[in-house]
Amino acid sequence: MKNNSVVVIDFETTGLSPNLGERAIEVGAVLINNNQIVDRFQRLMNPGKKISGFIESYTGISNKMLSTAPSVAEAMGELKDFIGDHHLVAHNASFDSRFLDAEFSRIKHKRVNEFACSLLISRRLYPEAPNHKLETLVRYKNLKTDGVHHRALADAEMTAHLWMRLVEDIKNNFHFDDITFDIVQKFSKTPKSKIPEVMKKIKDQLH
DNA sequence: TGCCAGGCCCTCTTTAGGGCCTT
Repeated sequence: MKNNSVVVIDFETTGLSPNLGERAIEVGAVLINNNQIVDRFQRLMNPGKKISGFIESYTGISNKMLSTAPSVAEAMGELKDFIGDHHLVAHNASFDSRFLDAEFSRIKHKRVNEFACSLLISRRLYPEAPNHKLETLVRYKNLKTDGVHHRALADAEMTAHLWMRLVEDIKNNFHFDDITFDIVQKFSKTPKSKIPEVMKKIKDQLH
């Protein structure tokens, strides 16, 4: 894959919607370059409010752990530096991009990075999978995992391995010599029924 | 007071509804 450095990102949060006042409590991110994970970033962050029992048991992150964690603003500043101007990837990117943008706006920063979504790609590429949860896809494709789920860095790493497989499978299934982030992103936004014709058109334009 | 995510995607669709995915 050309221009292939991407940052895969995953948030743990107090809930589902930043519009309802939910906050980030942990972020994990990995940098992929040349089909390898070459850097990792992980921060817990204090959201300034108690998290629910559901979130404590879902993530394994406790109120005690967060009480001594740095502020969200501090962690997001470091995340901004880690992300740089890389393209971004997340599993259900609409979720992570909402929290990223909401927390960035609190530190007066605006994201310019493009997002690609491994969920949208998986639904197009693996319609036969039992479902398209991250955990299921990792098992379905026999991807590398340390068995930890719902922690930010572990989920970001699993998403990274899924991303690398997705890129490889698009490349092989549609007979590309090489493939770019833009092509994968286009794939993720193309209606299923139009994928063959759109991919053919992209290939024709490359020659 | 009472409400409360949001985007994608399929279908018994488009004057809509409901399941999937993320925490």
